[in-house]
Amino acid sequence: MELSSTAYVILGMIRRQPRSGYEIKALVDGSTRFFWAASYGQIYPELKRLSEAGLVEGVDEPRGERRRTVYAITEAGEQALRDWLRRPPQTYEMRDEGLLKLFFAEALPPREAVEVLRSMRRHRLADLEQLQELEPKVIAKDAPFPLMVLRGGIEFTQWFAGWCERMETQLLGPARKERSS
Amino acid sequence: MELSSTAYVILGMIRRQPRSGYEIKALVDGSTRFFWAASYGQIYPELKRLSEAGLVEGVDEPRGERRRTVYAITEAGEQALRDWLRRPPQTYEMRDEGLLKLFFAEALPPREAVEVLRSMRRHRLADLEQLQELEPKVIAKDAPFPLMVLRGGIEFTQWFAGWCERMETQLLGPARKERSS
DNA sequence: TTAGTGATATATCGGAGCGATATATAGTTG
DNA sequence: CAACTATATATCGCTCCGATATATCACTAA
Repeated sequence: MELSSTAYVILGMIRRQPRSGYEIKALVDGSTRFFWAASYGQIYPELKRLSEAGLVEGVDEPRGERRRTVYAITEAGEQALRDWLRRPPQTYEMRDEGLLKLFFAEALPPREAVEVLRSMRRHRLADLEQLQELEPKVIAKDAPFPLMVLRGGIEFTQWFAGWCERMETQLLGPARKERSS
Repeated sequence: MELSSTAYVILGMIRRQPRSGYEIKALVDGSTRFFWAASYGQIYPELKRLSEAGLVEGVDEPRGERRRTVYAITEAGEQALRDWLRRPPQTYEMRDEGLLKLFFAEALPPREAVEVLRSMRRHRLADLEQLQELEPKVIAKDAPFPLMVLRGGIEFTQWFAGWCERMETQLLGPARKERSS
């Protein structure tokens, strides 16, 4: 039976304790979102499929009048999660509109081309702040692998911002060709 | 009029010379694919839209019996491309199944968790080879911005592979907790 | 007290993106 | 000349994502 990676995100997120779809979404948004996002439109249907396949088990736990189903992982689900973890990762994708603009920046006058890099760096630095704010929370959870991934993300973001800065100066340097001081 | 980033990929790719949809796809696959992919299912319909909007102009240039339309950018198209380049980039996304598996690697015995990092590193090194093979071609084209982006990609991939290696040794080190030498 | 705001909870829709495939013709090579 | 690869266009199904709809609940400010 073929499951999407998003299915395994769900299995991984409920491995420690049962959770509702809403909670899973919140967890994803606060952690894996930087390298694997998931929307409600994926999570809720996927929970149903996983339930039918016997990999999770839903229990109604309404809060007051509001219905609510929390899903727990089953033995088969844990097995499926481990099997997936053992298979070599396949998907690696990146979509970066900044790099795309930089790629075509020849169509702009040099001074404006630098602006693309500045925007990219600003974005990375904003991202960096978000990641750094997460760090104490992840440390508190005592989750070594999420912390490793987070610190990797921080290091990468710093590298990226630094690269943008270096490319900015590289562009500004030889730009003296036109209108030298 | 709202255009997708993929529309601007097309405009950028035909800026220097008119090209067919097939040629555009080939160019994308050999360059921007690493940070912005595009399929035939996007390119051909988008070319029609761009043509209706007057940003490109299609001319029939059959080769023998096989029909073929090459598209050239118009003045309006060049303007639209420059306007887009001047707007700050929005989209930045990443999907990395390896990081996702590493995030949940607690569910595996430590020795197998290291395997995730090894797979990731192998993938990055294979990618690195591909990128390095592109470099002489891009140098020959004398395209400074594509070359900058490519070298950035190479540097990033090297950083990523190095990070994987460092994390592997980090995992192997304190693993002596269980069954010490 | 009640109106408003924000969090919890589930569900669905449209659009974009992507891989795969279908259909042809053209050129190349064993 | 048969088989294979490259050129060229088109489409289908699937996943994914953002946005939105619908409720209920908790809290708070007028």
